[in-house]
Amino acid sequence: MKFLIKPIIDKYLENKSYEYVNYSIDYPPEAVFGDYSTNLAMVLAKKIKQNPINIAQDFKAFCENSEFSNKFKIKIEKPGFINFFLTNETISKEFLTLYQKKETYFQFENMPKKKIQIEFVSANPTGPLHIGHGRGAAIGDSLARILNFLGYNVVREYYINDAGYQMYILGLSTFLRYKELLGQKIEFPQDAYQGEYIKDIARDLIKTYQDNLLSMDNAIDICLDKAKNTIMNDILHDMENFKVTFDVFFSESSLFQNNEVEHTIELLKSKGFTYEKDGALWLKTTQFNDDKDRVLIKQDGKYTYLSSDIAYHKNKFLKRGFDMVIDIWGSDHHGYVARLKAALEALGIDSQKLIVLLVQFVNLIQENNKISMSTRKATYIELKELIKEIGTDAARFIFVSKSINSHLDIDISLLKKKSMDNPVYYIQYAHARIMSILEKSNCNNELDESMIKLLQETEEINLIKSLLQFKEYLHDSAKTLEPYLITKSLLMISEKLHQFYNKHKVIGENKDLSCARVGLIKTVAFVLALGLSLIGIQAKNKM
RNA sequence: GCGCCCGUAGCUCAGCUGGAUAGAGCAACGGCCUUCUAAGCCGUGGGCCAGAGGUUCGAAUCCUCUCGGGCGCGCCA
Repeated sequence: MKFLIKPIIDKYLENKSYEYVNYSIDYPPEAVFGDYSTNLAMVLAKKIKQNPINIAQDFKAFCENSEFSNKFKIKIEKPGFINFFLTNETISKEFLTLYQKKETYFQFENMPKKKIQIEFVSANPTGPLHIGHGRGAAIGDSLARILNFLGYNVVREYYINDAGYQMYILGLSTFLRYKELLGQKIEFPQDAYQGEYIKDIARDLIKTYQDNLLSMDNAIDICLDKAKNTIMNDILHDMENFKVTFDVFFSESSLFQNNEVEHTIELLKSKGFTYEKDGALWLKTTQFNDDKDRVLIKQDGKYTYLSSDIAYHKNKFLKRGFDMVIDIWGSDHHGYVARLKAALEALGIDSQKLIVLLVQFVNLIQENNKISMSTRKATYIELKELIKEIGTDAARFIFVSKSINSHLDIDISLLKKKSMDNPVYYIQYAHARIMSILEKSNCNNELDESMIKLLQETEEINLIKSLLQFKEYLHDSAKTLEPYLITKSLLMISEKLHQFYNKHKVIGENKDLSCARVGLIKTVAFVLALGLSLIGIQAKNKM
């Protein structure tokens, strides 16, 4: 309920006609310091060269003479912290609002109309998804759910890199395995796809075509199509099991078919941002903050990957009119951000509308050694396997509960052994506990102000506070694009619920109190289910 | 060599627009089920916040350097 605190501080600053002051409102480290605290006095002290304690006292007096005086109490601490203690009345009132408004309590008052695209996973259809992709998938999907809930118009997109050399290699790899299985001698190149799944696809091809492909001119194309479709289906199947969906699958090759790549390059040319050198066409990205200029058309006349990517992002912004585009990439692509943004600027598109989230790699721990995931070195674990071992909920929770900047280490053998220790069960258990109590209770009265006033125990107040804080975490999560804040809040709510449960009975002799408590835990269950749904995890009724 | 991310408890991670004795989960140890789910609750131990300087009333947080790890630095995608 920071929004209860902020107005009074701003009013104070306005009253004193101080210019912009960069103060913060935080949760104090311990409950004895109150519900909220601000460093206002200490920040001001520097600015106006006064003792922070004096400023704090002045602020306190100002509050006590304002219409806010009954909402919270203020205490001043050592260096100059101003601590706010919400009164139980304030908390009850706020809780009643939450109870009545349900999800709209957590949404913005003015629903944003912004059109946001989130592009994520976008793994090349050249092999199965591994747990690195799983991290990007869980984060992208959760962000989409969160922003969608807050009222943004969100489109989830998967970009299929189905053009270019990699695809040719995929087709070739498949064709070679096909020949091999038919008893021919082949040389399998090192940069071909080594995985067993290629052989499976080749086997399917033999079922369909017998040995007829050997004499066909377009054999590699047929192999490529088959491989691409098979792998894409496998990826989709994994995503479905991981509860990740997409609205749009955008094909890179369609950009070539529609001449969008060509037109984009022409546009850049006409704007004068290109030049020819060494038989190639270059884009002057250095004019827009890049280290060096980049090639658009190679000596051999083919477009670079950057060219189609510029066309793709031009399509996002100019053709489809997204107000904001969030690309979720692996951190290995970070060097690519500057050139793409530069290209957008060259096209006259505000590059700030493009937000690239770089998700750090997932490292595997095997026998106490870190191994980075690589498809080539075959040091990866398929997402399928992780889901099979610990389930979608536990797997998603691991990915979503960490900041995207953290270098995540996963020891799969440890995970298997201790999968029941996953904190997701702590939350789901809290929900299941509530549902079990609700089955036994027969109170269906709606909460009103007088009933809420019965909830005065420390554990009840703490539980209510944690529910109200969910709003802050949710909004911070959307603002910072960090879904882990949701998990953090849900864990706190669950903790408060378990503490309450262990100390107090919901169903008891006092009918009114029982009903009030039923209303309370119903609301807890509602918020837990809402929060879990925002990270794509099931709320369980029984465990 | 240059750039990005990171180094916090035995393990996995929060805290990093500078603030109050550095947090959580797991692991370890000790308690709590004749009463709504013990996948829970209560308690204990555990840290030169990689290291060294600096700025500041105040640094895990900001600056510089060093060490260690991951990833980039293609007319690959």
